[in-house]
Amino acid sequence: MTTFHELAIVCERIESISSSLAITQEVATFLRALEESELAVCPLLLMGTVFAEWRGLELGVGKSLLYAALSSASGWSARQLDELLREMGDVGRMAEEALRRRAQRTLLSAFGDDGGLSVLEVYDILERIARAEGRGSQGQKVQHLEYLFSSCSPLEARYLARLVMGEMRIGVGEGIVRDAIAQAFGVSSEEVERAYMFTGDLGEVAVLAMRKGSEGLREVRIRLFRPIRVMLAQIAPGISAALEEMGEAAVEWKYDGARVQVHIQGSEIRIFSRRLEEVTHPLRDVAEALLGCIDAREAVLDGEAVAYDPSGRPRAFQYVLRRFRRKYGIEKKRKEIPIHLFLFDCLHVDGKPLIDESLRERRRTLEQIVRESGVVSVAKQVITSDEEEASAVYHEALDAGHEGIILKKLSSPYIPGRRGKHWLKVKPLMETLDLVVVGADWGEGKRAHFLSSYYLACIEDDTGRLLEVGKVATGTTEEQLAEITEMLKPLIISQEGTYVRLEPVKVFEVAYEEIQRSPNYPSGYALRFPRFVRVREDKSPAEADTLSRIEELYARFQ
DNA sequence: TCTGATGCGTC
DNA sequence: GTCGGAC
DNA sequence: GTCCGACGACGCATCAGA
Repeated sequence: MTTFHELAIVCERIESISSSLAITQEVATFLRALEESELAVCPLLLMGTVFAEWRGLELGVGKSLLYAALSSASGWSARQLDELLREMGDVGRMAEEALRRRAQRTLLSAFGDDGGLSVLEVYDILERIARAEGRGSQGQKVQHLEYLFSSCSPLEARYLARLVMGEMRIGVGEGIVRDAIAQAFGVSSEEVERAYMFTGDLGEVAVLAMRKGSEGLREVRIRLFRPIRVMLAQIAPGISAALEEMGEAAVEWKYDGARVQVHIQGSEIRIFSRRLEEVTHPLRDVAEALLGCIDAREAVLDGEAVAYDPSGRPRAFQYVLRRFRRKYGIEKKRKEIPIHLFLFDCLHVDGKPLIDESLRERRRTLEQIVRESGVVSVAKQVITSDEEEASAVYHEALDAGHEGIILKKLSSPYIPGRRGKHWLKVKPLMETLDLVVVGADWGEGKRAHFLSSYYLACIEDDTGRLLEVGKVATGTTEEQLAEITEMLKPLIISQEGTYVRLEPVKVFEVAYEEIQRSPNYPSGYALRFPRFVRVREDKSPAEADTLSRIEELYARFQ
């Protein structure tokens, strides 16, 4: 039996190592020593995930329930915990410190291993937390958590807190675990990876590797109604660079919607999202349409679901979200916001796996089995090596209201879960905005003790008032992060938990992908994918961009 | 019965 | 989704 | 090239508490 304490010890050791090879080695050694039932869950725990995606279980615990549980277990108030979080810069360290400083009370785990939690007990209780629902469920979740924290040593609490928040921060992700499983059980990383594509569960793969080795891993096949991880695209600096990379390419429109994977067998159909959640019911109109237009007994298809207005113009991404995870009012919304499905790949048809076939071959099959309808079509594609021609497709896509293009290598197989150079996306660069910094958040983890997230405002034309348009937190180097923190510190007006209000004197140049309507920000607009470009030392707040400029930019791309 | 906060998925 | 940093 | 972690906005479901 493995105790949670042992897991915590390993995590602490790993956290102190920077070499990924050495980390892999540690993980492999740990995995090898586990019993089978533990092996099914520990690979995920090390990554800070509790449940495999396909299980569809969620903890439903975030910072606020964590505070509630820690309050009971440690005697600290939620407010004190928030201050402690800022001080420690990490939820794990916060929990650890809160327990360390708690009023003395019974602490079983301090007196030997007999009272300590086992890994499986912790997992079991986390599952109960996930399954709690209905009236009083938050109270139950908190009670379970409180029990765990009360039975924990401070070190265990560090990793327990991070685990429930879904962030272990020890440098172990899918890649490391994949290699560690390979190393632990004498199989190749490629074999582990392949089995992982089809099962979506590294715990299951680890058990399989232990019991049956390479042979077992190679037997894993794509299964109908068990979604597989989707292939992703990499950003290319431009069309010419992308074409240079691949020569002749399949150039496809990049639709701004949500990724879906369709599994059909006879009259049965299921639609899955990118994270392998089932979304058949909210998209039942799409499902019905698909049942009528696929000429195959069984098929697994890949595509993008896009929102349209009734006149046939694609709508902003926000509208897809209104359909996507909906449980109520589906009928009403399907009329308001029709969804169109563009299929661009096919991974399995009539018992035949296709992922190892070339894109050219898969596309041919796709075109054969799809009869286009008002709801379903095959994604637009032009095969070319000519920059002008590709550029024409690009502008066509943008004019039609889409995101850009994807260039795909015709000879490439479908590689689930990978973001490789076989698929390259090209999107336009937007003009930047100069915005006033009016607040900031203290960071966590490697950003602890830095002001790392900045609240931005534009200027209301008539009044000169500052109106928030969102936050930016990426695009800075570590060096800039330190400089900016020093620059902003003297401007702090007030502080509450990790939030800091600032005198509005600094201006940041910010890049973004798109301007959205926002129901949340006072300006009525927000930036999609904002990133920091530079500090505008040369600009005073009065010279920052105005609301009317933002309105113009928004209107230009509608 | 309604509203606001929270959690979690999409990008 | 974006980005920077480590390897 | 690949992996990892630290972060962005939005919309829906859920639950607690008024």
